Amino acid sequence: MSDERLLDVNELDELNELMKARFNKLNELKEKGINPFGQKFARTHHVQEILDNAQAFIDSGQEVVIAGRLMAKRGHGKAGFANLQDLSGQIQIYSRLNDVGEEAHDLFKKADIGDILGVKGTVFITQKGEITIAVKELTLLTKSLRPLPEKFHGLKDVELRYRQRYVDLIMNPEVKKTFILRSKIIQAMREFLDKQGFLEVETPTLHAIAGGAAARPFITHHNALDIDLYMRIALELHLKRLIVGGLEKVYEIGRVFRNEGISTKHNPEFTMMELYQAYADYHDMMRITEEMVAYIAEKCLGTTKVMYEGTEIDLTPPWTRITMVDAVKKYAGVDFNEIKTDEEARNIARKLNIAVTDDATKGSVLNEIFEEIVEPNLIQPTFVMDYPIEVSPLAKRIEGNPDFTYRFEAFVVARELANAFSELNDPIDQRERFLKQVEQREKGDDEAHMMDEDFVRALEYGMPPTGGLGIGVDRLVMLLTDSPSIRDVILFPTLRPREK
RNA sequence: GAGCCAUUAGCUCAGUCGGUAGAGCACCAGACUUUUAAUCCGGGUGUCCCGCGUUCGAGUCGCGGAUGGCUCACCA
Repeated sequence: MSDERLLDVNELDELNELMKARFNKLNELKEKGINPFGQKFARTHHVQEILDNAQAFIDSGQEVVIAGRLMAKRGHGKAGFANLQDLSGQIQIYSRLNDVGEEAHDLFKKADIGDILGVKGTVFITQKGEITIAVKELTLLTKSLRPLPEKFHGLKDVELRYRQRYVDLIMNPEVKKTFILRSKIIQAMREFLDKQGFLEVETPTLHAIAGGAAARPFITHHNALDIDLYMRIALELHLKRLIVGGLEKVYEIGRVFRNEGISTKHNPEFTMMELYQAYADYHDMMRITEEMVAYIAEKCLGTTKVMYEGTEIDLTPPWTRITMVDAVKKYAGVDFNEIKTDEEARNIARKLNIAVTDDATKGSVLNEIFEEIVEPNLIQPTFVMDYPIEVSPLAKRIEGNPDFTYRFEAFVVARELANAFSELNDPIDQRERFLKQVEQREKGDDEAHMMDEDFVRALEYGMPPTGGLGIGVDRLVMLLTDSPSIRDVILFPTLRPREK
């Protein structure tokens, strides 16, 4: 497929001088019969293996073959040093005319920063003490036509870092580290769940009814069926159908989509882990949450004490457990056990300078006060239990206290990390709650749930008592990689497209 | 959606009071056979984000717009 034509550099008016120079070199290479976009290359080692075992390589005089991107070059006429970077790290190479011959040394001298090279050679240590590969053979594997950012400062421009993540990954080792860690975190999560006997499943991303969360969905269209479909906003309702079907312990790690604002904590598409366990309740979900997070931290970081933005967070189980009513009593000084009417609740909220609507109920006011006053205090991992029914349309009511549900959210550094409950399995109650949501929807709340008749039907066949849990994977990764923005843990965060 | 801030060479950044654009890296030419932000010597490569306005004159001042960042709102 290689194109042997030479490019006329004069036709490349729109290119800057740096790129013109590289196109010229590309032409020179083609004229010499060197393919600037080479073939498969058999490596014997990664850079880090050589760095870790340098003395053994030196003693044995063993030849090594590595490949990577040229990141820096220091020429000395008839010799020269360069740094080559592969996935594992960077190593210095040394090309000496007498050792490699004129042709290879010429290739070395003409090589640009950014070119991808294959190197065969032996390991030695320079006078300055740096582990180095003495080049015996040099192969150009890929000519780079665009100049890389400056070697010392790297790529700083945040917008360019997100738009051209490939450059970010080349230039900023900590970015590479973060995304490798992200992969390990998800791997550890799977490992934990698989060990516990959970079955990993895949459910549809295209939904006829977007349910399982309060969020505005994206709408798309299927041409052959000529119907609009929603991109899923949660995994919940399909996974619970599988519990009805008898799969007992299921989980899914998958992308969900919410058509809402973008911030340091929100990306329109993000990754959720949801699991459901038959015959379990929300206490079991708390144990799974704290044990899973601790397992992942231990596995990926070697500790359950992590630093986040300068604060040490201790993820060691058990985590603090407190009911929402007790938390509000503790931090806001208001005892909702003593409050009898909605009006009384609204007046207290207003006294605390929290805006509530005239039809706000006691439960929704409690939730407002919690979010405003309590949440910012929840730095160390905390389970907040027993949410009001108004804000929990899919959770089971507490026996003997029907205004509240067996639901908790886990908070770490004042952010919601997990949301879980003993699942509502009463189809009659579920239908009523959907109807209440539909009412809200008709009043203009386009984040309220839609009626999902098929889900109610599934419950009518009978769903065992079930515990369910959802964890925002991106937020977990932020916590464990000390990343201040969700964009730092998403390879290609959503940005407005640019003209150029 | 609102407020604040940013946008100058490929990259990282200076740019004074409004006087016609600069550094380092990178790049081009030369020297250099153990350097490492290599060094020495010569060379500045530009739609100052875009548009309109003020002005004799705008990178700089004003207005409008674009993109991004942060904060807030929204997001149970």
